[in-house]
Amino acid sequence: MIRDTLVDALRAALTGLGVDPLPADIGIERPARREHGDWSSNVALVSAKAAGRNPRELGQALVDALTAAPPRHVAAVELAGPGFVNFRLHDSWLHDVLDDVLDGGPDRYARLDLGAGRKVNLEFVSANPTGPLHAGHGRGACYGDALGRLLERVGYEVHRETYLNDRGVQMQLFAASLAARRDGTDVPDGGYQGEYIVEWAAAMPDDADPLEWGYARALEDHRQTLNLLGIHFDTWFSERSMVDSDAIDATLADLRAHDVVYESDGATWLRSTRFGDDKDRVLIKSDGEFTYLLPDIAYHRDKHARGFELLIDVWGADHHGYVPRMHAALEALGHASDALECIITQLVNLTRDGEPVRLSKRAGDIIELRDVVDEVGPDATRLTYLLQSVDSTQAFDLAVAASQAMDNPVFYVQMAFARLRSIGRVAAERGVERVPRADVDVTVLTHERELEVLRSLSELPDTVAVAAADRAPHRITSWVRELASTVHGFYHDCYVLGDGISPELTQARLQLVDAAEVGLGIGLDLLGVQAPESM
RNA sequence: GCGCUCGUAGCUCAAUUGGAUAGAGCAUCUGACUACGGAUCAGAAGGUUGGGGGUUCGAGUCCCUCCGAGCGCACCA
Repeated sequence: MIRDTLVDALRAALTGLGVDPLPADIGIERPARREHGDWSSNVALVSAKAAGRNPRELGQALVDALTAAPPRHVAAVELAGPGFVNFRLHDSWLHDVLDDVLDGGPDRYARLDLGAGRKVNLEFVSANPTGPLHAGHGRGACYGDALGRLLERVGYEVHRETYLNDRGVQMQLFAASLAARRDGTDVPDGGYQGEYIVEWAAAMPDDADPLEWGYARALEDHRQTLNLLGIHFDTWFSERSMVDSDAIDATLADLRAHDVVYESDGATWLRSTRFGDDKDRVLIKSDGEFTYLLPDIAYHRDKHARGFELLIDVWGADHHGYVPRMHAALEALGHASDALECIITQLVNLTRDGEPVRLSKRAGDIIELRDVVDEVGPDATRLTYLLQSVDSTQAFDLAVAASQAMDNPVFYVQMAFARLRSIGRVAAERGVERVPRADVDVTVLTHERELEVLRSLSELPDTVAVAAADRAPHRITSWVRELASTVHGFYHDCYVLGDGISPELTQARLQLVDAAEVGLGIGLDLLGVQAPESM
């Protein structure tokens, strides 16, 4: 690829200039501004000091060397600013990109092998089975699934998993709340006040065990709602199963064997401060019950035992304080600290026409995720959740997401794909015969609109790599919007069919349409958003 | 009080991880359809990147310090 060509040329030029040692990384990137060329390197700036030379002097020497023997596709090499080496390329490099995209196709273009088949356990959603999924869960759900798609694309083996906290105090309160509503008595202190409890209790048979019936009812909601979004888990992991299998006792014994457990005030403690936590944590309360922590440690210990090298947990903002103790516990068991990654998704401020809606399961007044999906549709739900980094609070307006207007990016993006498909349909209807790709001359693609599409397509592999490494699916969203923009521009200014378009140009543009479909299809698939034939 | 995540155009957000003159969308204003879907396209305007210091060739990005927001700080989960 062009990147390797340019890096190799720079390395050779540096060696020729006697720069030693060479920098570990020869930086090459797309300049933000087109005037700075197609590709740019800061290597002269980075290595000047070590080489004992002036950056601009070293940069000029590189420019001279590269100009004397220009690498493939390079039209000009220029020195700019404090010492950047800028490459201006012939359009032919983008015609190569077109070939790369079509050679690779949806399956292989922008498919990388950064993961080398490492087994990753990706845990997300993990909502308590004490009520329906709410809109806040949607962010973690869509984020987690998209992250899984990204990691798969870059060569990890991804196992999607969710944890069911199906025993303990909250389940008891949930059951008692259902029973109280059924029997017409008061909901217990700390119980669940939500309207859904009333509805569910009304549907509950008189002879049903409220805990088991309620558990099944909540699970059914979770499965159905996630199905609507096209999200599926390989494993629904039950906390109860660990009690049944003695995994919790085994974990406690393991922790004791690592000498990180002690008794105090009648309780059993984990010495998590030894591993960076700010205080020690209770594992078993003085009344003999587990805290939430011990089963969770057992759960993560189980994941490692199942052969996963990397554990990724996606948690809501209200759990961020929990991260240090989980890391501490796994380190106490002898696992590397980087074998667990906890990703915190910040809150979603759900609004409808600007009016805020509180999300509080305990208080009751919740917006169910199911209702969000019903109102705005699965694609708009997913894309809206994936518009921005999970590091910052999200504003999600239902009215905007549901609208079929220009401020809703999902329509803009899907429309671009539908337009590409419609070109193919119309071409077929008009009896345009496709010439085999090998016989099409794509060098006639020189219109700026055409080149923009190709330039955007050329950025997909790097975008995928960065998005995966940063666990940042929103970068894919940004790229998809960018490509869609170039597609609309192309569509507007470059007719594929019609009077005045030569047969040769039609054929070349049909190749471009194919390539844009491939790229847009890959991007949308990574987000879990449909690529529609028509709208 | 301590910790985590943030603070970028009127609004919602980006910014190739330290690169060049901080970019998009929406909203506003001005334009563009006899052809593949105008649900589109082009242009204009909009900024002391919360304030102040520091590090260096170079800072929205890293360090320090204030200010502000959200979320945590249980023998709850």
